Amino acid sequence: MREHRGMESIDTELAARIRQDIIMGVFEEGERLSEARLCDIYEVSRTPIRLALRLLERERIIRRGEGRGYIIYSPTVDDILQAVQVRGHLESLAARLMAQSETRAQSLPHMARAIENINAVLDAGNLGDAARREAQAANKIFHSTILTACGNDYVSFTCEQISHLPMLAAGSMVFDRSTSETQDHMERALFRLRLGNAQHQVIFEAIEKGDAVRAEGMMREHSHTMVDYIRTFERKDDSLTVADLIAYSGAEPVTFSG
Amino acid sequence: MREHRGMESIDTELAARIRQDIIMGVFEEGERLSEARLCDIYEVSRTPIRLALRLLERERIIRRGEGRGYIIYSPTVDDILQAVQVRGHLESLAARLMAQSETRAQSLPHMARAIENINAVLDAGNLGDAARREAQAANKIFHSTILTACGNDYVSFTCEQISHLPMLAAGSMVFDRSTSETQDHMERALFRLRLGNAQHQVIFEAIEKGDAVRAEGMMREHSHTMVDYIRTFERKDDSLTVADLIAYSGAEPVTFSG
DNA sequence: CAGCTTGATTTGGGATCCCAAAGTGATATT
DNA sequence: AATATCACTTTGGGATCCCAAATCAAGCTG
Repeated sequence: MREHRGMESIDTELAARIRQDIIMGVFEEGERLSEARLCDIYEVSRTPIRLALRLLERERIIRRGEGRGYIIYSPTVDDILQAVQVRGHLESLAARLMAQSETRAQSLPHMARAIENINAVLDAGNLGDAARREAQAANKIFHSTILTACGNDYVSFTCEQISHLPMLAAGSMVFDRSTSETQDHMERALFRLRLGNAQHQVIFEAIEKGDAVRAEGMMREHSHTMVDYIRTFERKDDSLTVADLIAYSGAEPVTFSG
Repeated sequence: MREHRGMESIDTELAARIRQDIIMGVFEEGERLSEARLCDIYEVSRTPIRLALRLLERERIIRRGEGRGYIIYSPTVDDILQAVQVRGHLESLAARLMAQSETRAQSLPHMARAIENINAVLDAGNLGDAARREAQAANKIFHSTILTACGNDYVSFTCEQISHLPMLAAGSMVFDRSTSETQDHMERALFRLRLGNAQHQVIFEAIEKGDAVRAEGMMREHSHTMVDYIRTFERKDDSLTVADLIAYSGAEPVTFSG
């Protein structure tokens, strides 16, 4: 599997635009998407729209409705849990492979800088929108660096694919954010961020010294932390912290209107 | 993620037909696929053909050529290695999840029967075409049972997706099979099958008694056996044993003309 | 004869057309 | 008034058309 990115399908771009809009909440949750309407919105004909819809269907972002048309998928907490579980498991493989890779040294600086950036946010102590975005971006860099540096293209490709659904969930949850933005939440978010970055540090050191077993084990623990966190939402009627989910999903840091 | 299979996209069917033909070697390795030609062959218009091609592109079975058109991907040994590595890693997750699942009991009989069937082949002692197919089918059942019984739909879906490339490789290698069909090869194939089924037995028992750690660990070892085996082909100029690869890829047992 | 240019043909992307199936609503019948 | 039936509308799947880009080939020029 040589280089793919950059000469992907053209209509992948359209799919990306639609996906982005879905995630950003342009359409209603569970809304029916008719091809004609999408044609109006994106100002293209039905052919490229249909190509894009098939791709989005494979990503589980949209579903086929009963009769005709697609509807936007409404992921359950369990859906997110499953997706994150798979992604985390693959990341532990990536950590092991990168620790065994001989060319890993050149990617280490990116990881180190990501850890530093998160530490800077932690030192500042408060988690405003800017700081949150900063931490998200750094977290994404940390994880995606491992995914690409592991040398197995299937890992990064699959992880990217599987991140779309958590992104959709994060997008639909962002509007509830303000209601749950209490001091208590902020404290807990900071705690999670601190714990997560400590794990980052251990993973970094393990990969640096080529300790594949420790790298994989620690990444697994890091992933379990996230899975356990999401699992709490199956019981409590709490609102998911979007920042974590988005950061974990490895998506680009996007600006939310809310 | 509720039930998907059964109401998939219609043109997924066309994609499956084309994929099957590609794997079966109907087209030349690295051949250019023009849409018009595919229209003639499958007697449909360009629209569904294009939809199918996009899906196959995502499966890495075909690639976009430099200028126009798609070409059939020629996977390297390293490609196969990577795909099998990811699949194996996900299977170890599946084994763990199934061991933790409360409804696992109802799927255990399928696994037990698969192990028995492979043992029957081993007892017979020779590995003719029929016996090989029998072992393949049983192996597929063993693995796919775990994938579906694990309860995480992403695992099975992703594994299925990622199996297409090894299938393509297996298909293109099937023609070399006769040249490498020596007594020595048969001996080794039998040895691998015996080893593999012993691992199956351990995995089965671990899942049965709910020992998630052991189930995952043994599945991991089972997967590493396969990865190590494939890795030998990077050094030696040997020809891959198709039966193992196909069985491991979890594909339907197909009949080869060769 | 080599290299460049230009015209013809292939080919893929997008738009439009046609049709069948499913949804919708109105009307007629009991 | 309730229900069943039928016409009308919506909508998605497939086929065809158009166009632009790219490939190929022949011819022209240095």
